[in-house]
This record gives sequence, C-alpha cells and structure tokens, in this order.
Amino acid sequence: MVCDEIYLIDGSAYIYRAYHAIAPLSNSSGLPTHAVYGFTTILRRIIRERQPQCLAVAFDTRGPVFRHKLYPEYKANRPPMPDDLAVQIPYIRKIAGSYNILSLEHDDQEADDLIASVTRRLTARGCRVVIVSGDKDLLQLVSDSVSMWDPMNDRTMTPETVKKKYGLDPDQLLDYFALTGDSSDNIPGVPGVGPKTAEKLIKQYVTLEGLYEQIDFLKPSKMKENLIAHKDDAFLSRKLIRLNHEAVVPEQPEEYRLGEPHGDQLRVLLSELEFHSLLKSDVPASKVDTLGFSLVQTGEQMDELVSQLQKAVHLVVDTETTSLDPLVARLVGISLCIDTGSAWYIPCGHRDREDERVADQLPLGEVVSALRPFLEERKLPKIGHNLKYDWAVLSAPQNEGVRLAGPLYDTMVGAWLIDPGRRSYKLDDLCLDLDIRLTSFAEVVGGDKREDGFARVPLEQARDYSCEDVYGALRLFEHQEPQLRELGLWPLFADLECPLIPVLAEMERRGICVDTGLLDTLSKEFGRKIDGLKQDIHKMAGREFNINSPQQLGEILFDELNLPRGRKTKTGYSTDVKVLERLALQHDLPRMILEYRNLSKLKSTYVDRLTSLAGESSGRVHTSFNQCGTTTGRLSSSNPNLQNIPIRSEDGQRIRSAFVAPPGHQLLSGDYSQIDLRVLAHYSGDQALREAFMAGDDIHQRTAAEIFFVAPQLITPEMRRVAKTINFGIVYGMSSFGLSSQLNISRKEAQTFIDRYFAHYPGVRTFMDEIIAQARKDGYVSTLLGRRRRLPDIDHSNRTRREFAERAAINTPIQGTAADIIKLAMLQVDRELRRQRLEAKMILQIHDELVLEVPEEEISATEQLLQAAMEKVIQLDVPLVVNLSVSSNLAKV
DNA sequence: GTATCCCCGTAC
DNA sequence: GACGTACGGGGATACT
Repeated sequence: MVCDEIYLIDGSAYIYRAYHAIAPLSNSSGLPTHAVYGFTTILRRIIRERQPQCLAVAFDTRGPVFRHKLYPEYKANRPPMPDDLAVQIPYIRKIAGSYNILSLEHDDQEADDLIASVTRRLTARGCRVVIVSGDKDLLQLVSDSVSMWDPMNDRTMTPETVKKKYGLDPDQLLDYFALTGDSSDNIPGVPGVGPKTAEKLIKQYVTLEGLYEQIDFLKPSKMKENLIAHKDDAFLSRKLIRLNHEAVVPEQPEEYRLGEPHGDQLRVLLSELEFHSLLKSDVPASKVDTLGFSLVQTGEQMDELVSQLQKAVHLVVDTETTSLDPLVARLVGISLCIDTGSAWYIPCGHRDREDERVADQLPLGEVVSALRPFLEERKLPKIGHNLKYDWAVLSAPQNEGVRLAGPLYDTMVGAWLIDPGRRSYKLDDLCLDLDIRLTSFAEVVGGDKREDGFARVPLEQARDYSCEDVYGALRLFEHQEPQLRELGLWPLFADLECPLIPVLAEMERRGICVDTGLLDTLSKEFGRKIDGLKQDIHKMAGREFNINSPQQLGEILFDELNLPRGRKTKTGYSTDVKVLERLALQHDLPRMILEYRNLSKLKSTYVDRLTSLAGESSGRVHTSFNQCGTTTGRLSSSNPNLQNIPIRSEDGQRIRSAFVAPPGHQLLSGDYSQIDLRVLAHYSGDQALREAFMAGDDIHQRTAAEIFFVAPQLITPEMRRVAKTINFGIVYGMSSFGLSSQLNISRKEAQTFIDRYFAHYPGVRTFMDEIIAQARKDGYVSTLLGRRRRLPDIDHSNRTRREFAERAAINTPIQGTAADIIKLAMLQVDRELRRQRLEAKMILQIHDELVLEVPEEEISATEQLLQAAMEKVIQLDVPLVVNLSVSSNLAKV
C-alpha cells in the first residue's frame, strides 16, 4: 500500500495556537505574519520529524456549521476572529498549497468533522491514521488504528493513554463530555457534573442511555436533580460533540500523498512574507550561474582584465582575507565585476594544506600594481557590500595601502536606508529577496575552523564563491538605486552615508589609547572591594548564593528576609536599582548589593574587557562603528562599545581617565549642547523654546522657572533636576506614569508638571500631535535629511504596540536629525583637517560628541576648526552650540 | 558544550 | 503597559 499511514492536521487549531504563541510580526508592508509563521513552522516540524508520506490539513469553514442549526448558542461565547489574524488566513492556505499539502475544507463542516470523515474512510481501507491535534474533542476517534499526536508537547494519545487520563475508552468520551460540557465551545452539559462525576457515571452506566434508564435508582441528591432537569442538554451536548463521519472527502489514499514543494510558488510567497530563514532552508536553490566567472592567474590574464576594466562605468569589489579584523587581515584574493555578465577572481594569498603558497597565482605586489589605478581612480564609482571592511583591508599597510576611491556605493548601507528596521543586512540574506541564492562562507570553508580558512579553499571554489558576492552586490545595487532615488534617499546615501565609510574606517583603525597600568590598578582595587562585599553580603544573608543571579537574590530578599516585593518580571520579582534603592531604606543588604553590582559591572564590562582588548593591539582599543546598527540613523559601537563608557559616577570617571592621549597629544572633545532639544525647537517652531535657545539660556533652568512659577535665579538644583527630567522625557514621549516613577513623585504631580510644560511650550504639543498624524497617514517618519523609518505598528490594534510606535514617531525625527547633523559634521571635520593639513584625527563619536586626538602644537587650530565645523554644518532655526574641552584623558573635570 | 533568552545596567 | 536608541555581562534555559 502506498500510504499506510496518514497524518491529518487540525489546521484551524494550530492557526490559533500560532497566533497566540508567537509574538506579533509583520512584513515591511505592514501585513501581520506571525500566525502564518507559526503555522508554517508547525507544518515543517511535522514533516521533518515524522516524514509522513501522506498528509492533509483540515480547516474550519468560515460560515456557520450544522451544529448551529441544532443549537444556535454553539460557540456563541467565542469572540470573532481578530482582524490581524483574519488577513493571514489566505496566506496560511497558500502556504499549505505551496508545500504541496492537501487542504480540506467544506461548507457546513468543521475541521474536526473532516478529520473524522477521512479517518472513517481510510481506516476502512486498512490505513493507519495519526491525527495531529491537541483538541480533546478529537480523542473520540482514537482507536487501535488511530492515534493522536500533539507536536506542541510531543504527546501521543492512544486508547491506552486515553484510558489512563479519563479512565474510559475513547468511544465512551462522547457520553462523558456530554455530561461535563465544554465552556470553550459553549456546550452546556449538565451543571454540577465535572470530570470526576462524569467518569464515575459513565464507568457505571456505560452510556447516557444506560444512565437515564437507571436514573430513578440513583440516591436523591442535587446531582440527580440536575441530571433529570438537564437531560435534554446532555443529549443535545452529545449531538454537538459527536463528529460527523459523513462529510465528502477524497476517498483514495493516493490523493493524500505529500509531494515535493512548489519551489516557485513557495519562493514568491515566502519572499512576500519576508520569511528569510525559511526561504533559505526550504526553497530549492536557484544557484548563480558561474559560467562567466574566471580566475586571473597569469600576467596575460591580468592584462586582459585590465583592458576590460578600461571600459567600466563602475567597479564592484570584494576582498577575501585571512581575518575579520582588518588590522591583521592579509589579502587572499580580490573579486571584481563591472556588469552582471561576468566576474573575475584574482587569488594572491592562497595556501595549500602544508601552508605553502599556492603556485598558480600572481604575487600581491603585481596584483596591486595592476589594479591600483582602477581602485584609486576617483572618477570610477565603487560598489560593494560592507565597504568599510574592504576599504580598511585594502588600505592596510600589510596589503600595500590601496586607497579605494571614487564615489562609494555600499549595498549594506543602501539596504539599511531603505529599511532601517530589518534584522539582517548580510549579503546572502538580502540577495534572497531578489531570489538569488549565494553559497555561504561556511559551505566553502567547510570544516576548516581556523580564521584564515579561506586561504586554503581551492581556487576554483574560491572563484565561484567570491565572484558570486560581487555579482550579488551588483544585482543588489541595481535593485536599490531606483528605490533610493524614489524614496528621496539618494543624496543621504551618496553624499552622507557612503562618504562617511572611509572616515569611520580610519577612526576604527586609529583606535584610542588606554592606560593599561591604570586599568590594572582599577581591576585590583575593584576586585578587592567586590570580594569584601561578597563576603559581607553572604554573611548578612546567612548563606552563600550567587549575587549575580537575580533569581537567587530574589529568594534571599523576598523569601528569606521577607522584604516587600516590587514589580514582577517574567521570571520572578525585580531586583533592579529602583527596587533595591527602596529596600535600602529598611535594610543594609540591598545597599551593599547595589554597591556590589555597580563595581562588578564596571569591572567586568569596562576594566577587564578593555584590558583584554588593549592587550591585543599594543595599548590601543579599536571599536567597530556600526553604520547599520540603529533604526534612527545613529551609529552604534561594539567590541568594545565606546559609546557607553561610564561618566556619572566617580568610579566611572576613573575608568574614563584610562582613555588617554599619547605623548605629545591631547584629547579634544566637542559636544553639541542640547542638540535634541534644539532639533525639537526647530521642528516644532515653538516660540518659547526657540526664544530660550536664541537667548542662550540654560534650558533646564528656564523650564524649571516655567513649571514652578518662580524667577530663574530662585531655581534650586532640585527644581532644575525635575525640569531636566521632563525635558528629556518629552523627547522620548514619556507619560505621566514614566515621569512619576522617574522622579518618585505621584502621577498627579507628574501630570501637573507635564500640563504646565505644554502650557508654556504649546508648539511642542502641536508638533507631537502632528508627527503622529503624519506617521499614521504615511506609515513612516523622516528626519531633516530625509532619512526614513517605517512605523507599521502606528495603527496596530494592540494599544501597547501602537503607543510604542507613536513614541518612536516622536523620537525618531529628533534623534535621527541629531544623527544627520553630527554625521554631516564628521564629514566636514574630516575634510577640513585634510584641507588644513592638520595631523589631528577623529577617534570617537558618541552621538552628540566628537573626540579628536590632537598633537599639542595643533590644539588651538583644531579647536577652532572643530567648533566651526560642528556649529555651522547646518542652519537650524536655533543656533547650534558646541562646547569644547581639552584634556589628556576622557574624564570630565 | 553551545546558542539564545532574560535581567540588568551603562551611554546619549 | 507606562521613556527613545543602542551594547554587553552573566545567569538560566533550551538544544545538540
């Protein structure tokens, strides 16, 4: 028999489960997709784990079914299907179709009835059936040839397990449920009869009929009265629960055979849904044609390549190297292409198994001298994916310092500008959207786990892999360019973000000097204090425990010391600063925990981490500035993150002072004063806010005067602090709740402050309302330079998600415009330093601050340059003010 | 043993 | 549920 075992999936049930179990998700056009996603994963899991030959998925019909005629109240307590689920249903059907799975649906029948009908037909033909469901209503079908499996908890129900769970045979369940009823389906049953009673009754009397024949002999009781009074309900319930075995369904087992997925359909569908990982794993490869890829291994071949490059209008570049770290990476090969018809791979650093240089390749020197004129040609645009890396590799001294020039077009940055919210900007993921499947790095390097694995990849394979990357990047670029122009992003792309790439690469390469001696001292000192605190804490707690574990800490504080619990987290009670600070008022332990936490955070995250990173490259640390790391347009920094070095506490300052200028140099820092609020003043046009900045006032003091109704000179530091919190909160869209918890005041007081704030700055209120309205109309918000962020949740039915999008609508134009401005300034500073032939170098950007390393004799010239460049980089309706500071280290005095 | 989630804390 | 944008350490947990 072709299909001796058939899997029948309770589709509708899993749609609901997926909908509720998976966090809301949507594609870039705002279509909710989480139910589709969850459903698809379940389907895949069933197929993967059970490899069924025969499979069907049953769906509920949309309209009423025969049960409604029997009982109008049937499922009357069910809320209608949520809209954001309803729109996903057609996609779920398409998914089933694309995976080549038979779908069952019938007017007047529910999925359960279809499953019952198929089960009846096919078991009669000798097939075994596995029902895939978690619904107890289907248990009535279980028999020697029918089992039920719920992949969610991987439980299989057989007649034996049914007996174990209910004490009854599967065919008695109907009568059993007829008595208990089912509140979720609004099936009445008999009031007062629950699982225990029903089990006893059915065990004794076998069926409803048996029970009611003997009803007179029951002892008088409330239950007996109920049974008599609700006899009709019991029989009606059984009718409702009994599945229909007579629905029209395919009769032949062959019709349930699971075929191969429809690759093309699936590709289109998964692309639309933006299920990139599934696209990658489930859609058969449409591999890139490698016919036009060639190796350049001889002088003649290089000459031929050079003559081809003469006619290039743009050059796509990718480098293969021995390391992800450009400081040490050695070129293994370069791939190039100028159109989508062909590509070249020029190996220059490949090695064999014995680590001997492979013979059939030109030496690096020859490769570089042949290609340098093209790579450095300022009129020849260069295209690549993550060009910051290639720029850094090519310009490194060990690779002969090629300065990749010409307008740079980076497809990673392009993809980010088009959709700054997407998860991955990896070349292969982006290419999948264009239906191009690239070979993964892992596939090529295979088992070789060493970092320089690529050097040992055979040339032909290296050629195909590397050429695919330039081909993919070019296809991406061709896809992106019209989009970038259409969205008005081209100037931002071509004139700001892409020119910034070499600037960032140089900042990263230069790095910043750290005083490892000081870090060492700090590490020891913090270590000593931490050990002392640890002992004291354990002593006071009465036992040893892991202080770093919020869970264990919670046990000590709340269970053993019985201190009052605060806010709940998913896994227990919160032990964060706010909670511990409150507890510190009544117990010493929380105070010590806070100190312990503070010191261990500083030690592990900063002191020790910096020490290990500085050790790798002789006293300097080299961060990565991630250009595509945020949704607002800011940079982010990692390995180490130099944008969150402590500043507020004294210990934080000591860590800062370990960032130093090298001998003969100083650190010059310029930071924008209140750039967010100035941008807000500009955007909102609010009269009072603008005047405050025009007058050069201390904005927090000014705000304090307005909300406390006092003269500016009478403002206390406390009042200023409150005003400052409000000013910041406004930019983030904070509510009275947030403000009250931040300031430890009542919500009412917080609301009063907010009301007074808006009374004084009415333009800000208008701005906030308008920007949300605009986001709702357009589906996105934008910054001064036209940077965009889509906000698909701005109309979401879930209030939390909607309000989140609303706050982002307020914050993004402000934060993003500030990012635009400082990026412009970075380009300007870079250009001016070159023009004035100064040796000073930018080394850090911390959102509203630029830090330069400056030779002592250049300090005054660089100060002027920096301040002018930053302040004059753009004209807002309020002045931009930059504060400078010069110091031998990063600590603020 | 490795990958990932969660809690927490640092910055602007 | 409640304040936007990040990164990262360490514990807990899930998976291989």
